[in-house]
Amino acid sequence: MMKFKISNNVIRRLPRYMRHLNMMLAEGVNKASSGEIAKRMGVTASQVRQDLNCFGGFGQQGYGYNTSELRDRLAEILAMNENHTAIIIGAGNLGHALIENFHFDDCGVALTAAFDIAPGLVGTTLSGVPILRAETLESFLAETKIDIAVLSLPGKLASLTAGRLASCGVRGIWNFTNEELGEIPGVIIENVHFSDSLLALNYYLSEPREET
Amino acid sequence: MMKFKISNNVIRRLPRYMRHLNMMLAEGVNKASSGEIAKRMGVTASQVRQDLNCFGGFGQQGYGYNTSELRDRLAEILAMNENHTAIIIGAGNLGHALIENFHFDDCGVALTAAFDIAPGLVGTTLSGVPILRAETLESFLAETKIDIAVLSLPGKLASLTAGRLASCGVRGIWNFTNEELGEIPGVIIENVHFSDSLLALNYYLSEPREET
DNA sequence: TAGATTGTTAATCGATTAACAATC
DNA sequence: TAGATTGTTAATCGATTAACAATC
Repeated sequence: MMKFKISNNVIRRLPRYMRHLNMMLAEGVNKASSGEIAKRMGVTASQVRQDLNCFGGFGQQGYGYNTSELRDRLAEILAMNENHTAIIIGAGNLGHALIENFHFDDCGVALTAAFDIAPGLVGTTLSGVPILRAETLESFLAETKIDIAVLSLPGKLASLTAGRLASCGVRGIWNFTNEELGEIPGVIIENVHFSDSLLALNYYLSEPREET
Repeated sequence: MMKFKISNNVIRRLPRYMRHLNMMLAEGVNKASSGEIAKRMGVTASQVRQDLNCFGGFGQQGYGYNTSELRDRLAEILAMNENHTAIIIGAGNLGHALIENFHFDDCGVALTAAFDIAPGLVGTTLSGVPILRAETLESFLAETKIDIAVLSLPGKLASLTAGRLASCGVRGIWNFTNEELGEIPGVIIENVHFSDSLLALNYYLSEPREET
């Protein structure tokens, strides 16, 4: 279907386009020219057009892009209509926060269940999401097709758990631990390393170190 | 002090070098050649040397780098020794999770306080961090030099709060909301957009779309 | 010394920006 | 039609990789 490989840089920009298109829709802006999008995002119009044209000509020469159509196209590209399913491994503070505050459905992902070992948690329900016994993970995955597992458990368990998940057919791991998960064949790993982000901020705060 | 501008790409790789050097130290590996680091990280030795040489010659020809010395140098570059201070704005689920589970001190940052509006929370202490009344934010900042504010509050309050913080001298904002904060002069904004990350994972899961 | 690995320059590769013909 | 803006090619810029002399 696709003519060439899309670079990671482009992919990482797509959700941001989404965000701005949604903002424009909320403002009632029905036309989105590359120039207008670029101005709002602080990038060049050229880049916007190049990025979008990786996926086909969504625009109309002389007019621009239709805001809601472009938004829908991006949603499709980002697989938001593919009904991916997810489970959370580890319903501690962070897992808890993700269940209650993060809108998986806004990304087109259905959060199906969470797993934990704490007896006080297992059997309860958070925002409609059942918390199941960690020991039942394999049997659950045998019955239910799950695309994404969210790792929000202690780092020491991350690698082991990733392996268990992969062998049960989970294809994507959203890793919130600070662990480096090695490559797992057939599994896409997306890391959210808080500390990497904070350290980058830390670095930029210590600038400017330019000569005086 | 610094000869030229370091590219963002390089900066974003530094925390990962850190992580691997710490792993090597934990394994008792005292010598870290660019080749060894590269192999562990799945990058080229050339890139490792180029990255490190942005900051000076830390290595010894014919030997390599001393693991712990290199780690210490990176820590310094990432401003981990500058005693940056941070506060958390919003002690809900996510703020809570950050206070209890994220080790600010591992990044060389001191988490000083959290702010919230919930009467049940204000006045309590979480993992030694006092939760203060949001209304006292300005007076607190007038008395205490704070470098970083963590935004873990409802998105609708993000922009407004960012402005308040900036006008009180906060120089860095670690934004966990899904909001697009515009540029604020003199303030570094580091975004942790969960949904951008999940959507990228979603995209890669829907691949391969190559022609058949 | 010989071997190894850095620091650094040169070559390649890829990503961004600019330009403009196509066309709505 | 005239004006505007895309889609796309070409030019530029920057980042990565390769090569190798310096040197421990």
